[in-house]
Amino acid sequence: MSVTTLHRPTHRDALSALSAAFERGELVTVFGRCTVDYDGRAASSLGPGDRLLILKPDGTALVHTDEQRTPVNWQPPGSEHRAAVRDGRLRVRSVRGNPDERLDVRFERVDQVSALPVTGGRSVDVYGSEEDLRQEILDDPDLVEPGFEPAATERQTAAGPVDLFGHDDEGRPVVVELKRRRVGPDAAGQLGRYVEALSREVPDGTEVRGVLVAPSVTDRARELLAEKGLSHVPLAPPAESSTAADTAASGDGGEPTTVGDSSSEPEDGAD
Amino acid sequence: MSVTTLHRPTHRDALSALSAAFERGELVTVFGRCTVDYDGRAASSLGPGDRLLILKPDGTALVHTDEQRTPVNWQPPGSEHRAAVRDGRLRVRSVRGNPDERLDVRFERVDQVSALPVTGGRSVDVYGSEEDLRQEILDDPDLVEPGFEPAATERQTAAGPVDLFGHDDEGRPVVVELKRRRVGPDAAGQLGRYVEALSREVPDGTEVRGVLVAPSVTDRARELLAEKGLSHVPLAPPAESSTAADTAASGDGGEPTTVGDSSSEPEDGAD
DNA sequence: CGTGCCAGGTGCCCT
DNA sequence: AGGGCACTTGGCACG
Repeated sequence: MSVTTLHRPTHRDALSALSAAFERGELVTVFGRCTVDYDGRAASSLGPGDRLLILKPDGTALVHTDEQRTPVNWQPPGSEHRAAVRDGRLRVRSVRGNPDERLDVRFERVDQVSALPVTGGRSVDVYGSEEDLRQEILDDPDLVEPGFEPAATERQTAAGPVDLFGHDDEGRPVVVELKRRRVGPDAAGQLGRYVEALSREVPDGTEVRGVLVAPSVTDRARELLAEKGLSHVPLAPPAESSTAADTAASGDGGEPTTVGDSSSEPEDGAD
Repeated sequence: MSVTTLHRPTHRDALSALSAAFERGELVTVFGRCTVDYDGRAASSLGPGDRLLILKPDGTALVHTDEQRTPVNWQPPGSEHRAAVRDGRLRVRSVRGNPDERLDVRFERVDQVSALPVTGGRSVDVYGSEEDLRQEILDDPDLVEPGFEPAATERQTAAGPVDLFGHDDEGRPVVVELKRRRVGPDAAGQLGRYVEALSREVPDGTEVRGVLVAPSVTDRARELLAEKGLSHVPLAPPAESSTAADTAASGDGGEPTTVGDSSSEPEDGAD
């Protein structure tokens, strides 16, 4: 139950390793010279090169080059991986339906095949989300404005669910749209749609106010807000979630060995 | 100039391998039992588990589990990777500025370290993009409507650049917004902003029309369009780019060995 | 650099 | 399954 690695395997041996690894529900990495062809929502093809193919037991396929966070080609979870030897090449084909999409990776040379038994947690609690921002406001509604009283979250309207709905100190309905980071015109439009939708649900003549809560706003967004009579309250998500345990890591300093960048000063022998 | 792999290395040996690999500008994979902590735009922590860490020479860091296309944690390109041995663990730290973000992966056990010399093309031409849709229309403007005459692409307005601008058969200005796939309310809002912005640049009384070209629209988007007096022309990007070479792969059939899914019928020994 | 916007966006939750 | 939306969105092109 450990890592299995083949060096410069024959295509046939690589194929066997792939099959065995998937039977065991392991993640597989393949490195070698390959071409990549994709056809589905769009289409693309990629000429020969040495790249890293990752095949996950959930059906995900990733082709990574030496750059970028985004894989150069991929297949989403739920796809079906198949492998075969064709025309002297190891062909790994990943297919899914709805929409129909196909990814073909053809190796003319396989340098390494590894089967990795992945375990442990796969989800993380992320702090600083829009949800944290909402909680922050529910804990202290005055952050929106003095006298603001929250009435409902995710309140349904004809234009969709409103992040936070309530009333101001004079009883006027207030639509609050929450954004965890600086926003552009799209957010202003979104808030505007909610306000307009709610205006129609409310007795004629009742003014519905709209408040965009976000750390900051671009100029264009500000203009749009002004145009629509909406306002902006500068407020960012809390640095730490109120519900999260204090996980501040301390005593982890030191001068580690630099391995990825030669631009900095020479390290003075610390490791 | 080939793959370098260490099995169950000591932390110290793993560290050496990392340093050497980065000197050579290679991509590094590390598999082993680790914890992951991230702090930056948001924050997260992940308990012990066996996961795959990918370090790219461009500063990208990816932590992958056995599920999902999206890494469970990551650091974007431009980050600086550092490694050190601390408290009996191999710590890989990836840091960037603007915004300040830090990713720590701490291995209590390293099962495998590989240095992979990645080469070859890293970009693909994707067909079926919005650009292809625009070209399709420029080749045959009647696809928008009979008599439509394109005047400019990316025409600037106070609300941003308009995908395609032109005039209808009666000389009225027309704003065309292109979307490569089915769209929701956001696209309708976007088009509405452009039409409104252009209406102000044009002599009083001149009607500016807005056309959303997309394969289809959601109900909510349709309502919004009707509300704003905008129209929808159902049109999808061409299946193949007109400029792209015909790369249809043929003669690649056969009955490959299934390795990723046990739900299908038993394969009859073809390979 | 920030602003705006497309993307094979991905992923989540709701109806 | 489809719609609506958040996301450490990522990535690019333009001011």
